[in-house]
Amino acid sequence: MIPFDNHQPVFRALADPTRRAIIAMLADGARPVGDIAAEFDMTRPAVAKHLAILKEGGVVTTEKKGRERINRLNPAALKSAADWLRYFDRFWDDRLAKLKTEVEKRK
Amino acid sequence: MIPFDNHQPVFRALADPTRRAIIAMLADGARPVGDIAAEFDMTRPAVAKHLAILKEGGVVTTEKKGRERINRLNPAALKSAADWLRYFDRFWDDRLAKLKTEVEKRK
DNA sequence: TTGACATAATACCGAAAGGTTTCATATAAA
DNA sequence: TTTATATGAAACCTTTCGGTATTATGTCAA
Repeated sequence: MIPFDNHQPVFRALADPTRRAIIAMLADGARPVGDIAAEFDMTRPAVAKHLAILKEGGVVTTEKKGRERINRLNPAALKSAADWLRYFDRFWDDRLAKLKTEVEKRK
Repeated sequence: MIPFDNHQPVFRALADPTRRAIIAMLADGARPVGDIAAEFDMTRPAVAKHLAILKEGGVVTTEKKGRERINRLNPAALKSAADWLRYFDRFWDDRLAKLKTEVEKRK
């Protein structure tokens, strides 16, 4: 079974190092945009754009709270990408198993 | 522990749907460039470029065989990306566990 | 109500991505 | 040796990406 690819938004979200850093950052707790931007050598609008892409991938959700927007990590979205990858890990394991069998046969 | 990001080449390789399709294709067996290109609505040089990016990420290796170049999947490279993602799956599980605890306390 | 603050929205820019066409090179086969 | 095949490599084009600066909007606080 070839895994069907509806993962573009997630993998796109993961493709940039700044976005992966934001993901790691939000794992420690939800934060507003300005707060996140303060940790990067980059303007706030730039970070806001990255957050928009993360939202498109479902990796981050935003909750309006007063005049702030709290950005929260949604690890379930990452899980779907991890599942896609795990499929090939299995292949790797299969090959390993085959190799072991080969090696044992030759003994 | 925040996972250190040396994964750019792998995640870049995964960022394009054509490249993910190539990965899935090579899971069924190693193939030369022209053979792969025949399956896509795209010229061979375009596919060759994708393969180059996959090679940069260590996801594909090439073996010269006569006038052909056999492209082979290296699932170990995918494993490193999967590991990065798995870190956040754990977070997800942790949150779930906490939620369960909360819910149980309220009973 | 007025002023400060947190953010959104828009316009713009250079660089990289993804594709094409064309040409060059190496190996196999006649 | 000549010809066909498999690929690599370079030049070029258009769109997207990642960033900036600037302006507009909504909300809290004095």
